[in-house]
Amino acid sequence: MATIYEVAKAAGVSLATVSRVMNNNTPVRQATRTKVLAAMAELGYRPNSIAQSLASNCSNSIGILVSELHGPFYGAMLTGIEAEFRAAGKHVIIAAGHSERETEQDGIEFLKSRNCDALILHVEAVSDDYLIELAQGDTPFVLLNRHIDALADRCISLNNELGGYLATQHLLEQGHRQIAYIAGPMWKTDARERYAGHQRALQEFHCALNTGLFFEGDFRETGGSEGLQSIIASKQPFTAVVCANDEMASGALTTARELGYRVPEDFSVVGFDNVNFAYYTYPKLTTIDYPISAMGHMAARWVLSQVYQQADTEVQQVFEPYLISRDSTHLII
Amino acid sequence: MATIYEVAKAAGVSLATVSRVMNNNTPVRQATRTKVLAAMAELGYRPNSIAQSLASNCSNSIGILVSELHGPFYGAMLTGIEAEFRAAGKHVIIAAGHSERETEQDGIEFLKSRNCDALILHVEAVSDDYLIELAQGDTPFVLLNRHIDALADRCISLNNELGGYLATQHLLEQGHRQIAYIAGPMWKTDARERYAGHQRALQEFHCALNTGLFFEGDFRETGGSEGLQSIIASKQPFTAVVCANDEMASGALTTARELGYRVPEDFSVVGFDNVNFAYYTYPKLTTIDYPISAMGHMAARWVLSQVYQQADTEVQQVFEPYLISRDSTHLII
DNA sequence: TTGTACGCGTTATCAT
DNA sequence: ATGATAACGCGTACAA
Repeated sequence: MATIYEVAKAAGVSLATVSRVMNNNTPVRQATRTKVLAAMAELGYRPNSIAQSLASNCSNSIGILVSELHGPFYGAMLTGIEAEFRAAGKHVIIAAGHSERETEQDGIEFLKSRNCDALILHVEAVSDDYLIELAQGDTPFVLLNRHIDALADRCISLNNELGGYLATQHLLEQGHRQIAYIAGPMWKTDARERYAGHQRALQEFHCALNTGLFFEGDFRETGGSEGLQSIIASKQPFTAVVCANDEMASGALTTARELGYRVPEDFSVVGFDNVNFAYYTYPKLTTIDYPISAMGHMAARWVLSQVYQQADTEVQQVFEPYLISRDSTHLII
Repeated sequence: MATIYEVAKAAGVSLATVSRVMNNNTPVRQATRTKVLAAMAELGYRPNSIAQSLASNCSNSIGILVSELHGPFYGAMLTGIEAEFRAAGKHVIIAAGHSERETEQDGIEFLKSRNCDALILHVEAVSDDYLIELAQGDTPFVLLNRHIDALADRCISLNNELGGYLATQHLLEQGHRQIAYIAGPMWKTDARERYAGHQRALQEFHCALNTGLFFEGDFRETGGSEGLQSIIASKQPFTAVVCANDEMASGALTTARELGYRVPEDFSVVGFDNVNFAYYTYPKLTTIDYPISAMGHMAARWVLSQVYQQADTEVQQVFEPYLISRDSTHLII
């Protein structure tokens, strides 16, 4: 690969001049610029961005850490982020944290060691204190889907409690009073918040919480299947099931059918996230919209404005979810 | 951030020695090693991997280019790749090509300029010639889901033609003779190959191809919906629909239901890929298994063995798909 | 407007 | 076993 030095020699100028036409920050005579450009083209020169990073201490790349690379949720998030940065000429380095503390920390260290100019983190297992300490360092970062008071200005999050509230409120307004709940892993903040919203709605309607109708799932289809089976096995009557995300709702729908139940005639089901496939389940899933793609865009804009002084856009930090009513929920007679 | 130089000073040794204990490739006296390690710990030293890359011309990072970051297909692929590399201590830089020639080429250039030791490419829009030329360069790469004769040894692909054949053969064996086909974008190789397999099965069963029952979709849910509507509008009788992937099959199932058709009683539907949600559609989707995660693993192993001389595993280059029969297809009476 | 020279944080090749 | 010292490819004062 040709270096800047060879280009300089071919163009009959110095290294510095070549560097200048590349970054065009310093005036260069038109004639010289043309010569250099020609030499670059001829040699098929491509700047070595590693060397650029080392010299300039700016890599034009942003590190992203998510829990998983697959799944409808993270996929939409990554796409939102990548689209925004590509348009700005920045690039993206991605690592997976797998919801494990050590893996998440490793990932962050790796991203920092790659000279990322900023980090976008969707971390679940790492402690608040760790992140507060991380904020002392000199790599700026935003937190996605997590709220920490001490770091409020770098958090972009959804009001999960409200979402949980809306889901259950919808059922209560439809006349349901015996409502089962399939939660996410309760060590995860968003799982707890969504459940808290569920409880608030129940209280507001003076409806007692039946802990026999509670199941802690894993945010995956299998969790929804197991949850529904467990709830049915408990013999407690229920007319609706709230699932803490759409994957579990999908699993619950499938298992309900296998067991001979009809949704929503026998019981209603509501999900959370409004991922792509929620429109294609049978019946179409009533769910809570999580504007994850928009939030990815927003995180990227935060970086663009705070770190690169680009982007004039206002950064919205807390997003409000809303209910999408489809066919899996039903008025109770 | 502490540098190797400060560590050296703190430990009372030279740079070179510090470097040696880090890479432990040259013998270092135990006492010295301990001193250096202590100094590193005390200063919270983290090597700057950008500088390491520049000096060693090896970044321990692999560039991945996929068409999209979302969707069940790419997600599974990325996860397979990332898992393999993480276990080997390598890291991954990901870019999206969006199935557009220019974006794909940009992505490749970016990845090369980041000093990636190797590339894993899932490219659809760039030409064979471009890739053959790229192979002259000094960044090794594997091609995923693409076969080019001149680059056969760096291709890891699925026998798409066979998959297309199996899908249609299954229907023919069930007695279907009027079979509609919703294809992917026909400029994509895998879409064409799958369709070719469909045609071969038809021929083998002496069943005429009815081009009125053909629709070119977009590999997304909407394509399946539009395809089914178009086929129904054509007024041609049919008893089965082959969809070139599961997303389109899912769209077709939903639209069928909306229009009052029952699957598989009124007509059968078969998909392709066996993505995660194919088990959770209603009815459960008969489909062709695409071992995409395994192929991601394999691509990673190719890199590990060819580029890093690690991994003793045999590299399997062509994968064979097989049929997974579920509830969306039906014997014809 | 252009060139010189130094620095970025490592690795690697020599000596010692 | 360890220590100087030259790369690696580029950015950038500073000087001209």
